[in-house]
Amino acid sequence: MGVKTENGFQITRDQAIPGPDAMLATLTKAGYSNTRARRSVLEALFDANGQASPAELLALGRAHHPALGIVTVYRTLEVLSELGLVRKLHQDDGCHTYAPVQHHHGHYVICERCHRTIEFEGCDIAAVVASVESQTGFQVREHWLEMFGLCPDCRLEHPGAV
Amino acid sequence: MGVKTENGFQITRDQAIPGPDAMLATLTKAGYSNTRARRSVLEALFDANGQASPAELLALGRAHHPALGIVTVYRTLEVLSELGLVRKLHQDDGCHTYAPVQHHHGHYVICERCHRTIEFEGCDIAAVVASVESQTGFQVREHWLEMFGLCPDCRLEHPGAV
DNA sequence: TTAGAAATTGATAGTCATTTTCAGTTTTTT
DNA sequence: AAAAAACTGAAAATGACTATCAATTTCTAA
Repeated sequence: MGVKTENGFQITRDQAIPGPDAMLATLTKAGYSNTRARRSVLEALFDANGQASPAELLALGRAHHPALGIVTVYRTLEVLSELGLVRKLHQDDGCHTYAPVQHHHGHYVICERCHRTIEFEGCDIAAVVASVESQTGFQVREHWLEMFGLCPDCRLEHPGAV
Repeated sequence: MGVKTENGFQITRDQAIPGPDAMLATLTKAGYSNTRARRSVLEALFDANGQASPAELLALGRAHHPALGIVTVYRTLEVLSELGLVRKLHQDDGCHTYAPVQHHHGHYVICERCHRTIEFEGCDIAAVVASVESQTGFQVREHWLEMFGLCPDCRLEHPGAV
């Protein structure tokens, strides 16, 4: 299980980070068939750099199942999204990328250089939400947060960049 | 530029909240031509409900300049974005909407029912950023935050909804 | 294990937001 | 007012994503 650190966040390295098998189990438990195509998409998802576009997942998935088609990639991602196993990330150009879900209330940091993506938890913006509600009169139901910057590797390779 | 009142004073609100005229001034100061097409897009932007899609801006803009074309809407929005006069909002389906910028570090709340959009400021997530940096090792450079909920009017019309 | 039913698949052909191209027009400069 | 520069919009192209449908795979039940 995760270790509580001083700032209260869990370090999850040794925790059960669900892999393709765990996701497949969830999938079949929900009544979906265990198919070669779906398995290849799941594996592709974990072969990727924390997140990948449908086209990238197609390429990665074909290493496991050459007949895989793009339509099935989209359909599998839709099912995984419904089951909360995957989250859709938005890119500036409006295209999407998909990342495996590890934390229920996770958000993502994306490296602007190599696109490595890591989920983080502990997004506490309750105070911000409260001030927005009083500022605007809106009743806020959900929020969308993505962060961009440099991952540790890219910071080393390009010190002072960005 | 600004609304002249009967006694000749400017309404101070016009200074705080830039309208089409102020944006046009910025545009020409930056070296862009003052064209009928651009003026119609600027007016459309303020005729809208806080935010609008390119197609909606085309329709609104044609009220001021019937020959306006969609390509010019896109191009004008691109220029306005570069100048920081407009911000691109992302929708779940990957399409975009544009909102006039009022606050330099503003973010937006969007009504899920009527799509009214209001900018808010005072997003203080420095603490969240700091914890993300220590959790992930990333160096965060920017973030994206959008909130969704019900605007005051829709709360009244549909109490208890959503 | 097997046959039939049910679910899934992928090729093909859309759809739709956004971009590119280009010749003609408007705006700016002189 | 004329020439140069900037801008415009129609039409065509691009590319992500979705709908269709006949063929295949997986599941279920005996």
